[in-house]
Amino acid sequence: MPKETEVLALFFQSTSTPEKSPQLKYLENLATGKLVHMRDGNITLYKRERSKQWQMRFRLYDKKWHRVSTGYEDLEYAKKKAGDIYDRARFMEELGLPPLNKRFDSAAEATKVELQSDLDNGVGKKIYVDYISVIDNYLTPFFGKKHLTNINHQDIAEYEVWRAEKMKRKLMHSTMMTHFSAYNRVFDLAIKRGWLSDKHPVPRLGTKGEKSTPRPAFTRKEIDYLLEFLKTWSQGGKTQEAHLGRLLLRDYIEILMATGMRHGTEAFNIQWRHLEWHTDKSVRYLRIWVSGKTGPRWLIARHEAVPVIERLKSRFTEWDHLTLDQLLEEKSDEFLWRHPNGERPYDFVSSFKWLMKDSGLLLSTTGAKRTMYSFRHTYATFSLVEWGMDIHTLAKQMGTSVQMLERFYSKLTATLAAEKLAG
DNA sequence: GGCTGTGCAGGTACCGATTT
DNA sequence: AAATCGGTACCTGCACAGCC
Repeated sequence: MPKETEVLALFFQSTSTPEKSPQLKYLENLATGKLVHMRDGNITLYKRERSKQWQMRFRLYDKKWHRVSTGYEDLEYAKKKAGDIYDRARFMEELGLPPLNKRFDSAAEATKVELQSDLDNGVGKKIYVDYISVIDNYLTPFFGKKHLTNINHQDIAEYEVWRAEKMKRKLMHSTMMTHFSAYNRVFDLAIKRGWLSDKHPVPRLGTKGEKSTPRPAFTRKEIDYLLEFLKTWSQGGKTQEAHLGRLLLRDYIEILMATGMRHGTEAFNIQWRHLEWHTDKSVRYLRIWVSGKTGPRWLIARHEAVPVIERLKSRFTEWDHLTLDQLLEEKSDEFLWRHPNGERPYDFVSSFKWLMKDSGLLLSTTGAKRTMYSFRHTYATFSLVEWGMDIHTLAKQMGTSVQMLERFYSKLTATLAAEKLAG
């Protein structure tokens, strides 16, 4: 009894026409052995034009077709391999896991979806925005088409070279850490989804970048000069807006120097109700409730802060009938840093830049650029060196750890200790 | 020898800000 | 607005000491 394929071959030899319908073509392929079915039609083996190896497509219970190469040119080997792949895929399907090896871009895309949905639902972190852009700009372009299981140390090394070229400069350590985290998130998600076994070693991205340098502080001489300079500078300004900005900046800087608080969210969002008097051993101190990077805390302002807030108050004519004490009693919701017309400055950065330019204090002796953060460093330095504050009190006041202070100011404390030891 | 607590150093995740 | 950087908090692994 002749085989089915032989009969079909005979049939098509006699009836073939120049134009073949898809069905005819299919039957012809079947007849000529270019197409092979297995497992009740759930597996089809076929060849592609540009490859000698047998390819397979297979259908699972989900009715979806998946495609993969068997890797064999010999049909018998290919059939055996196809059976293995199919069985494994069925097994994975039963466990609720994806049946095939995934490429990096699948995991990257899924990671992005997860990060974005967290952001949309308000549970995401700020850094997720960075992760998404790292995935888009660096990780997917390089690793996208590679299989998750195939990425190795060699790829990592090549990636780092590629990234360095793309960025055209040396990356800072902290930037590399951001990339590192984004990369790990992609692999973590792949493991979580079962696209990669948790036994599979994931090659890690390097993080040995440039060390960050602390912002420069001001010397005592420089700060004295600056505060003096501000008196006249704050009277100027080409436009009314610029003038108001200068007035406010002067107050702002003096408060930063009197408290050591962080420039930015911490200082910027202070309201009048956050100021109050605090009496200790019959001395009255101004204390301020701030909330920022390291959570909320009380800090004590140096006495120099009091005339500053007096001056600030005096610019608001609606408060003329109140004394400072009465104003503080009122617990006003108004922001401290605002103009008499009620508007808040966008930030102090641009007026600060002008101040540095005009005063000539932009660069430190080492050539580093001053920023608003320089006042915080200056405060820390003065506290330790001039004002004899102990490092624990300072840490509490500044909302940082003793460890961190020691890291930056250990030279100062060493000098101090020497002075004390020498009597 | 193995277990457990402690302290330290370095690694990792993230936040807040500046720069472009 | 996007890209990047400076900085902090938390985590992890390891050395060491004291104990069973």
